[in-house]
Amino acid sequence: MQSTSKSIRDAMNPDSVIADVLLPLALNSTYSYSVPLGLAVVAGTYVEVPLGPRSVIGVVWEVRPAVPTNMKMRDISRVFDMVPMSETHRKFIDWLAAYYLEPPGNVLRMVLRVPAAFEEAKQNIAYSASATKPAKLTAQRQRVLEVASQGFAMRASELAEAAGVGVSVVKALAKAGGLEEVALPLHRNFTPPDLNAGGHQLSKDQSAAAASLRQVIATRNHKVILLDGVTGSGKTEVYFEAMAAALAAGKQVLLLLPEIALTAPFIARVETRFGCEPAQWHSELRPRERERVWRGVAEGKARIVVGARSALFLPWPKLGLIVVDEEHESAYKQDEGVPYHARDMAVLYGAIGKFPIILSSATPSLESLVNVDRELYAVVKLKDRHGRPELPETTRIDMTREKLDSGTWLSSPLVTAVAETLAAGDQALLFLNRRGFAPLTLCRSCGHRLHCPDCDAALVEHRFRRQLMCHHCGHHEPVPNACPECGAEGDMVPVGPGIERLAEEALKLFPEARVAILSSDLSRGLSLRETLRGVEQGEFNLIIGTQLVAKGHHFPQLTLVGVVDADLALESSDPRAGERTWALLAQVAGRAGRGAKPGKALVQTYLPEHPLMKALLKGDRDAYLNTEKQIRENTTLPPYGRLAAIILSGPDGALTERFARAIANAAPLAEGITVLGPAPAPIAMVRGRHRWRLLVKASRDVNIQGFLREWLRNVKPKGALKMHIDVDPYNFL
DNA sequence: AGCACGCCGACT
DNA sequence: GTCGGCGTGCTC
Repeated sequence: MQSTSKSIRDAMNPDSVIADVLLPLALNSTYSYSVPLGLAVVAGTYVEVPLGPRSVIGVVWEVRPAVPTNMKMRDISRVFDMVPMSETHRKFIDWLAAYYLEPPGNVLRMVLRVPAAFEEAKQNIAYSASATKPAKLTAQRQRVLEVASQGFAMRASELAEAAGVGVSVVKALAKAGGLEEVALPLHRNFTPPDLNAGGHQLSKDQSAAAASLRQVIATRNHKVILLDGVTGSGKTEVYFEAMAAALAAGKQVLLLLPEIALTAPFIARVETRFGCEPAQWHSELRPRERERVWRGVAEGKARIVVGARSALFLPWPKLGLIVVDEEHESAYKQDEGVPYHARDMAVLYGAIGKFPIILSSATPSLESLVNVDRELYAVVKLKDRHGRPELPETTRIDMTREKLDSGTWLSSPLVTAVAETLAAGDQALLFLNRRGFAPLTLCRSCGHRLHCPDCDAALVEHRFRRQLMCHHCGHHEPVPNACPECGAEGDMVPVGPGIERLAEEALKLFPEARVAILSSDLSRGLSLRETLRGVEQGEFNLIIGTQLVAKGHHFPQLTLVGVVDADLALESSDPRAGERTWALLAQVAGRAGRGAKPGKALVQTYLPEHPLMKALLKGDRDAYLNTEKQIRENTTLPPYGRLAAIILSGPDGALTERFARAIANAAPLAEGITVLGPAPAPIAMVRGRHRWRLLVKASRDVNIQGFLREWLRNVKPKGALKMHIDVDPYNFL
């Protein structure tokens, strides 16, 4: 037993230490390694360690003196020359893991997902002319030297192209001594921000808001501030001032955005304000750029990062402020892998790192508003800079009284309003939050509905693509001519409208209109970006869009918004449906009249008496949200209670159900906790896996994680069965 | 997450 | 007779 004798020997050495290393694997505890003499290791050091037959990169979680033990222990094999991970960041990982009942190693994996940062830096070699003349000077070599002596060092390939020769000529010339190797910097540098670069003239309102944010930054304490103001109130300029204050204090700042809002125009605003290009972090970055930003953050050189939710996991050494823009956005909730909510985790990070968090939104989440009620969060309100009301003039169209031809969805008041708007030379927007041509296709002969073979969902016809698509998995198939059930030919009919079908109707009604279709999956040949630019510049005057149009884009010439089906999101049984519908409708309606002319919104609804519709007409957000709060409070749903979902899935439905029931039966009794279900999950089958769900409902003062840990400690899904725990699930019914 | 070990079907 | 399928379990 070589290892045993080695540990005893280590233990007898008064200087020998053990490092407990967290590895980026689904492990619940650290692994212990001995630290060879001569290696400097502290908590936070990035190390490479042997693990079975391979070698992995991990982070030292703790360093302790060696004690005699029988435990197998191997040596740390390598120490990376990097800034060690801060204690705050390590605590953040531990707390997040504990909160979501996830192995800490899985959380660490999200930090270490930058392989290039740990590889030998590849030299970036360029060539310039040297003083020495090579022995042989061919015509080709002469041309290379002419180009090279023009000044700039160039890469071999660039040099070869400029001289019109092959790369081999350049390489050979360099070898012969005619060219000098120059090491180019591996990465572009991060320009430090200039805090006075582009300060806007703030309104009186904005100045007051900025001042109160600055005051909070100055305390260097944890505090959450909700920045609550309509589109057009200038929230961005206000939180820029808070960022400037944190930067002035020598800190790094993180500006979180929903992935879709990370657009070039937004980055340009940050650049203008701070006189430097901010580091960007999102899922589409090239590996080189990922490495540059990761290292830049670790070294404290990247001072401003604008990023999507995963930017939270960058190895911050001195983070001093996180701004969460559009804090109500459901895109902050990650559902794959470790299911976390970036807004909530930003707040947690601030609590651990003792720095402030700013949550910004025109339609704050109920959670945040209730935390303001509870005086856990401070609130700073901003009014429209030009004194406009929160929402444009909004009219409801009672669809129960409108007579529509079958296969049409636009009521006559809406058609008239669009026609008037177009005639006046303005832009109109028709909003329908449904992709594709028709959400359902059925057979007129036998009533058969086309559905996905792998999911519990109807297939959506996409006419531009000539495909039926499942919106839950990648499945798609051609539109059949005959019913797959009864074989009747030519009897398949589309039911209900999607955005493509709406466009068809609009083109018939307004043949002269210049129509732009804005949906995440199509924009008729043009790229989405081009279409958006076209809309902004007025090339189009009738815009037909899904919820894409509600997010952040500024359409200055838009004066009319028509919501084709306001009830769509309300029909869901999810208690959050109301809150989400409000945010969506308020944002869409708010697109109208942001330019010089006032705007108006027309809302088609079959539920004209619904409190949401009534509140929308009055533009009275608080009235509506108060009724929502009341409902949540009465049912002890979040934010007045706590929820966790346990999803059991497997290819065999009956087996999965039995497994779910067995787990439910094993639930311990606990005060203040109710276990509901199992019931089929909201989408009962996805990608061929049946899904059953248990819901755990707890009162706010209950440690729901402790309960789950105790209950599920010994549950081990066998075979193809899988268990997922979702603390604070976003869709809760 | 890898990677090895382990026990049942179609092939040089 | 073997090659190889991926289920199960371990890695300091």
